[in-house]
Amino acid sequence: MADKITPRSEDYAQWYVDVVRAARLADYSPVRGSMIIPPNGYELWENMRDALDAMFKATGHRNAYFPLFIPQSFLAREAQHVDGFAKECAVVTHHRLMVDDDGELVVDPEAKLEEPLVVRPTSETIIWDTYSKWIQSWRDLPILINQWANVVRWEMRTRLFLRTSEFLWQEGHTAHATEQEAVDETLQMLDVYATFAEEWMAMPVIKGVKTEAERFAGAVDTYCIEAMMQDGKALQAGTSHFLGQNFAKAFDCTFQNQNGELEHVWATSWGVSTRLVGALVMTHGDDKGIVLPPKLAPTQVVIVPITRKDGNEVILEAAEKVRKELADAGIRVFLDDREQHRPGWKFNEYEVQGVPIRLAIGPRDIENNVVELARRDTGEKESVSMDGLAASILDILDNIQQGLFDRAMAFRQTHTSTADDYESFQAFIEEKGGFVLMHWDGTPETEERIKEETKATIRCIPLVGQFEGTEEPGVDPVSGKPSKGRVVFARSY
RNA sequence: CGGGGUGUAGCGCAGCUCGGUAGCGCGCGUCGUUCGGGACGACGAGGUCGUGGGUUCAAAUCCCGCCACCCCGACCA
Repeated sequence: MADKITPRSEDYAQWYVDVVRAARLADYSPVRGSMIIPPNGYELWENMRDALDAMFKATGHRNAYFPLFIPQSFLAREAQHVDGFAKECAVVTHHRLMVDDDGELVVDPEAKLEEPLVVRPTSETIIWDTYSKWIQSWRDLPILINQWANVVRWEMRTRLFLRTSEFLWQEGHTAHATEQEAVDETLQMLDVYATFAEEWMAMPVIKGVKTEAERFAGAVDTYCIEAMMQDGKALQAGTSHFLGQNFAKAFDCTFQNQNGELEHVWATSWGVSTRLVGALVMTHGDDKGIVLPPKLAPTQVVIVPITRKDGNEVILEAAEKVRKELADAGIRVFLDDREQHRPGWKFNEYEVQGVPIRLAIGPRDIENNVVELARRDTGEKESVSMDGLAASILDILDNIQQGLFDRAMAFRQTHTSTADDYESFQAFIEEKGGFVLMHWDGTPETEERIKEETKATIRCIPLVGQFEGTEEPGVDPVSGKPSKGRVVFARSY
């Protein structure tokens, strides 16, 4: 890595990797496509996890844990599911190594497993195998379970956080007695995700339904939240699937209803992953580094004492007093009193890391009973009175949180276009980027043609009320066929 | 899996065309001066040059094979 952070260049992908590594959110691992998440990145993920977990619990869900290894035969039970995941599975075939005649450590051919084990790419199969044992009666329903886990998908192409071969996520798996209840659950969790994205990450998202081509393997309907990154590309930030009775049928999961009849259980699953960390970087980052929304920032305020040859005790005392006051007010604050780095170095360091507020306290400030406050989001600096400092800072943190959301929303709005003919659609996609709202005839053929010709895909069919008039019927300009409404096209990650 | 690129000190790289036994910046250690926007000086530690073979008196450098990783596509949270 360069000793100084590379400013944002024309190459957005390179900027992304540079800031992620410079902020020490993640780094490459020795294993292809996987990453190491050092404390900076992990603490950010922990904060996301805790906020989401509280929201899951508030909606009646409980956490549980299912095995990492899935018998290969389980994966084969649901036809579409196999199709979707077979090509990207890591498979365990042996249980022992040995030293061969040449002194090399090799897989012991004698230790071959009866049945290969798949490292979970997602847990529907093992969970539905379990649910089939847990559920007999309507009284056993609903089951509302979430799992925090790691999964492995052996993707062709990987990117830090956005698509790593191993990633951390949560996957909710619920079982219901009725179709309506399962659909309601699917939509409820979509709302939870959207709320989290917007209120915690300050990242505006579009709620919508995936087309058949983009649907989760084994789902009846896949709902999603779609965000826009600063290069105008879309990022799928979370999904909530209505699984119908597909998995219940594949795993023979039935219950007796109140009339004594045997029915298959209705299912949902929903998940978000460490991809959200990447989304956060790409939504708010700038030339100096990453920018963290205060609600999720592991450190919300950093205090940098401006020390000198002498008189440091006074400064450090004042800094500690401020630190304590802020900590007592519930603010996550860090006093960086390390002597090995000078103030200028620290200023830069915390800008790269995206700490929302930096306070500098030096002799001049103490004389005037103020601190110098610098905002990461705007770069503005001002002197703030030591009196009532915690209250002032809580205000500013709120202001930053809201400001980041507003800025991201404004960006999305200026990068959302409406196209009525294919030529202008292509021009928008090619030149301006971002989201393009256009009529679509509902066929996979048209979607595929547009994808091949423009690399843009349908990110989602937006739920009503998010864009004006998207639900009004019209004509698909590509095929000339009738359209039920406008859908969101974009190039995506 | 196709196309491109790179493997040399902890990190980022030069050296390879034209073979002579390894260098720069950052970081790291010690000491001193510094400290309100990425300090400076002196001294110092640190390398199987990805890997296997070949050519040669001599290979980081030339030749052949292999491996790994990164980037661009196809596939995907």
